[in-house]
Amino acid sequence: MPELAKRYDPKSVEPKWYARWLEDQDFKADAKSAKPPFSIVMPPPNITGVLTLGHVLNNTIQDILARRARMQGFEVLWLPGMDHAGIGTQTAVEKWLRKNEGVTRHDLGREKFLQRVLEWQDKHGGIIIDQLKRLGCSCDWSRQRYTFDDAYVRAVEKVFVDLYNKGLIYRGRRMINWDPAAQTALSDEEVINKPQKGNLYFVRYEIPETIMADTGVAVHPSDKRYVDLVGKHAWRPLARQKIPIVADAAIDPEFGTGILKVTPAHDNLDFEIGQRHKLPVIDVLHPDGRINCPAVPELDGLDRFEARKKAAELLQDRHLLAKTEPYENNIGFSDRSDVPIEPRLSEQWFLRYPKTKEALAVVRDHLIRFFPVHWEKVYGQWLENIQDWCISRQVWWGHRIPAWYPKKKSEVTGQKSEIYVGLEPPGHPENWTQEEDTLDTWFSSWLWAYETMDEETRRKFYPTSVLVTAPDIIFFWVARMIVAGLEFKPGKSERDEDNIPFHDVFFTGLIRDKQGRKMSKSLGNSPDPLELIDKYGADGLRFGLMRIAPSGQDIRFDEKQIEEGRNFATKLWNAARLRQMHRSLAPSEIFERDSKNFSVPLTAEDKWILVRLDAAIRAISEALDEYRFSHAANTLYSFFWSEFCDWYLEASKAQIDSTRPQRSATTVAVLDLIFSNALRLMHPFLPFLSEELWHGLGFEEREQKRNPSILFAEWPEPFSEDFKQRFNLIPEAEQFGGFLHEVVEAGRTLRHDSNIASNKRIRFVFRPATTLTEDEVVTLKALLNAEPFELVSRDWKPDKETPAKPTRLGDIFLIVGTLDKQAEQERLDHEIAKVEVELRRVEDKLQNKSFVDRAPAAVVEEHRQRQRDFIERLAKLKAARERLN
RNA sequence: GGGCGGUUAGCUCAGUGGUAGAGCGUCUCGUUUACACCGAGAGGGUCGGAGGUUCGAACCCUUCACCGCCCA
Repeated sequence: MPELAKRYDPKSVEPKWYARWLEDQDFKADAKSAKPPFSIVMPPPNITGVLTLGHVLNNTIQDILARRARMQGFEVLWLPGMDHAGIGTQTAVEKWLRKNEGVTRHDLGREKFLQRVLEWQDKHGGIIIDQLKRLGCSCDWSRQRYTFDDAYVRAVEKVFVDLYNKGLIYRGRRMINWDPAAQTALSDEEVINKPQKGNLYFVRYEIPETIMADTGVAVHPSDKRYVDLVGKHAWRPLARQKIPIVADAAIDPEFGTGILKVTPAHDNLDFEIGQRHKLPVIDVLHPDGRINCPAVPELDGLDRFEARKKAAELLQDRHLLAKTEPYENNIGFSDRSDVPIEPRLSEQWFLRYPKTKEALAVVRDHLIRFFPVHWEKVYGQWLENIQDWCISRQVWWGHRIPAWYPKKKSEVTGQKSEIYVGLEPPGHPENWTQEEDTLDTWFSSWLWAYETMDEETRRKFYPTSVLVTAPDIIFFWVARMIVAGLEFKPGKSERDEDNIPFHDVFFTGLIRDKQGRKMSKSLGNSPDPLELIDKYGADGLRFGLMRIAPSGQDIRFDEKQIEEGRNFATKLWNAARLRQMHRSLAPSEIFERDSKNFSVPLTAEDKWILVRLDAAIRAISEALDEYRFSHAANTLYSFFWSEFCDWYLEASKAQIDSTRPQRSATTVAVLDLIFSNALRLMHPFLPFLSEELWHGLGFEEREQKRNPSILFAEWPEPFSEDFKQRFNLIPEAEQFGGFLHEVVEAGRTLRHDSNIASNKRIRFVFRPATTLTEDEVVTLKALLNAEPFELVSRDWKPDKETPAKPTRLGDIFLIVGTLDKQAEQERLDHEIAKVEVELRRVEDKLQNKSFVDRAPAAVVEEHRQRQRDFIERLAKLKAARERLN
C-alpha cells in the first residue's frame, strides 16, 4: 500500500476511479445474471439542460440506492437517459434565432426549423450526462436512452394509435388552456393558479376586453331581484347586439351584483353555462393574445391587457360602467412561459384516462409504496377528480401526431371518421395532410419506465425497484406512468403487480435558498453544482447535501453545509492516514478466526467501539431501507467522527505503543475492522474517497477475492449473536466505556477551568470506586494527557485547594500549584445548583405515589438509580465546596 | 373553500410516551508526530398558544394562531 498524500485532494482521486469503473464496466447490468434484480430508471433530464442542485439531490439518492444494492448482491440496473422537452427546447431555439438571426420559426418553416433544433441539440445536448458522471453516478451508460430514439418514437406513436383505436383518444372542440406566449394548448397540470389583484367591473364586467364575445347574461334562478328578467334580452354595449338573459344555478347571487355576463369562448364556467343554454360561442382572441374583433375597431388588434383598460374606458365613456372595485382572484399562469393562461375554445386531441380505478388501487393497497406516505393522498385526490388530458401541442419539436386528414372532403365516403390514424401514412399520401400538432412531452415520458428497456432487460428488471423524483411532477409523470404500466402491460404477466412501473416511489424535497425561496434562474440564487464539485469535491457535495435532505421536507441550501461535507471527507482521509502510519503492523485476522474457543482480551475501549459500530450498522441499514438519507448520513457522521475518531482512535495510540505485541495487534485488528466496515457504509455516500481508501489501506486484497473494487464489497451486516458472545459485546461493555469517557471529560473540565492548556502534561490523581485494568489506566492517562496519572486508595484525602470532580467510576483530582479559589467556588456552585435541580425533579417523581404504583418497574428503578447517583454526586460536590472555605 | 406539511437553542434541523439533542454560529484555551477543512472546554431552549388524555406529553387527542405547498 502506497503512502497516502498529506492532504486529501478530490481532483486527483475522483476522475481516476470513475475512469476505472467505466473501463471495468462495473455499472453494466447483466440481464442474464442469476442475482436478484434491482433497478431504477432515471427521471430523464432535458436534453439541453445543465446540472442543477435538484439533479444533484435526485441523482445522488439514486446512486446511493444503486451502490448499496450492488454491495448487497443485487444485479443492479440504473438506466439513464434524456428527454426532448418539446416546448422548452423549442422556445430556447426560437429565442436564440430571434436574437441572433432575427427570424421566427415561421420564417424558416417547419422542416428548416427542426433542422436547426437538431443542430442545437447536437451542440448543447447531453452536457448534463458528463456532469452526472462527475457526480459519480453509477449508471449503465450502455443503455442510455432518449425520447427521440427511433424505437422510442415508434413506441409513442403505437400507443397513440392503439388508444385511438380503443376510443380513448379523440379529437374535439373544447375549452382548453391556451398559452398565448408559447402559442399552444397546455394540459390542466401545466396551469399554475396564482392570486392576482384585479378589478371587479360592475356589472361583473370582470374582463371587459372580451365583452364583444358575450353571448348572454345569467342570474341565479332563485334570485328574486332578477327573476322577472329571465327570458328577456339585454343589449351588449360593445359590438352592440341583443343577447338573452338566462337563469343558471352556477351563478353566485352574493358575488358582485349577482348578474354574470357569459363569455362562452373565454371562460370555463361561462362555456358550461353557454352549453346549457345553447348560447353561441364567439372567439375574439388571436392565438398570441391580441383582440380579434373588427366590429370594435378601438380594440381590434390590441393586446389583451391593454384592451382591458381600453374597454373599461369605452364603457366609462358611454356611462355603462357602474363602478370598479379592486378584487383578488386566482389567475392561471403557464408553467412554461409564466404568462396568464387564456381559456379558449379549440380543436385538440384528448385522452380519456384508462385504468384510473386500478391506478388508485395499486397505491391504496400498497403494491406501490410512496415515501413519505402522505403523497398517497395527493395522488388519490388527483385521480379521483381526473379530467381528460389535452395531449396535442401546437409545437413543432415533438412527436408528430400520427393522424392524417383528407385534402378533399368529397373523397370521403361513409360514416367512418374523416381522420386516418395509423403508424404508417395512408395510401395515396398526396391526398392527405398530416396533423400539424405534436404530442405533449409527458405523453412520451409516461412510457419511460419500460420503453427504455429491450425485451430481455425488461424481463429481468421490470417492474423497477424504486423511482426517485421530486413531488412537483407527481401528476405529470408518476401517476401517468402508473396508468401506462397498468394499461399497456409490459410485464411478464397480466397481473397488476407485474405491470406497475415501480414498487417504491421516493419523493425528494425541493431545494430552496437560505431564505427559503425556490431556486430559479431569474433570481440567480441557484449555485452551479460543478463549481461546488470543484471547490469541495463530488463526495463532499454529495455527503453535505445528504446530511441536510430530510425526507418529506424542503431543503434549505447553505453552502456551509457542503463545506461540512468536504470537512468530513478530510477527516476520513486523515483518520486513514493515522492507521497507515502504523502499516508496519501487519493486519491481524483475529476477528476472522472461526474457532469458538478462540478469544482475545479486548479492552473496554475495544468493546465500546465495536458495540457502537454494531449499532451504527443497524441504524444506517434501517434508515436506508426507509429512504431516510439524512438520518443515515448523520449516523455515519457521528459514529465516525464523534465516536471513532474522538475516542477510539485517540485511545488506540497508547495501545499501539504497548510493549505487549498482542495488545497492539489486537488494537490494529479493531481499527481495521472499523475501517473496513465504515468505508463500506460510506461508499454509497462518498464513492470516490471510500474506493481510494479501500485500496490505500489494502482492503482490496484482504477482503475481496473476485473484484478488488469496494463497489462489490459486501454491505456490512450487524454482528451475529455468536460474534457478540465470543467478544463479550454486551450493553454493560458499552456503558462502561461511557463511564471511562466521563472520567476523561471530568478531568478535561478541571484542566480547562484551571486554565491549563490541553497540550500541557499535568498531574492527575484518580480515586477509583472500582477496580481498573492496566489498559484502562493507560487509556485514561493518555486521553487526559496526564503526567503522572496517580491511582490512590479510597481513604486518600486531597489537599484543601485541589479541584475535584466526582464521576461514576470514582473521583478525579487535578493537582495544581495554586488554585484560582474564586473560580473554583463558582464552578462548584454552578454544578451543585444544576444537580440540585435534577435531583429535585427525580425526587418529586418518586414521591408521587401513583408514579411508583403505576409506572413500569424498570422505569421506577431507573429513577431510583438516578436519585442515588445524584445524591452521591451532590454530597461529593458539597464536600469539595466545604474544603474551599 | 378542501387537503397536506411545518412551528424544538441565534441559524439549519433530529427527536413516535419515561434524564430535551446534533451540526453550524458564539465565548475560552490550544498548533501535543492523522487532521486548524483540527482538538479541548463552556454558555445557550417554559419544544407556537390554550385545553384534554395519562402516574408521566416535544411526542397522543381537541382547538386556535402563524408560515409553506397542493387542489378547487
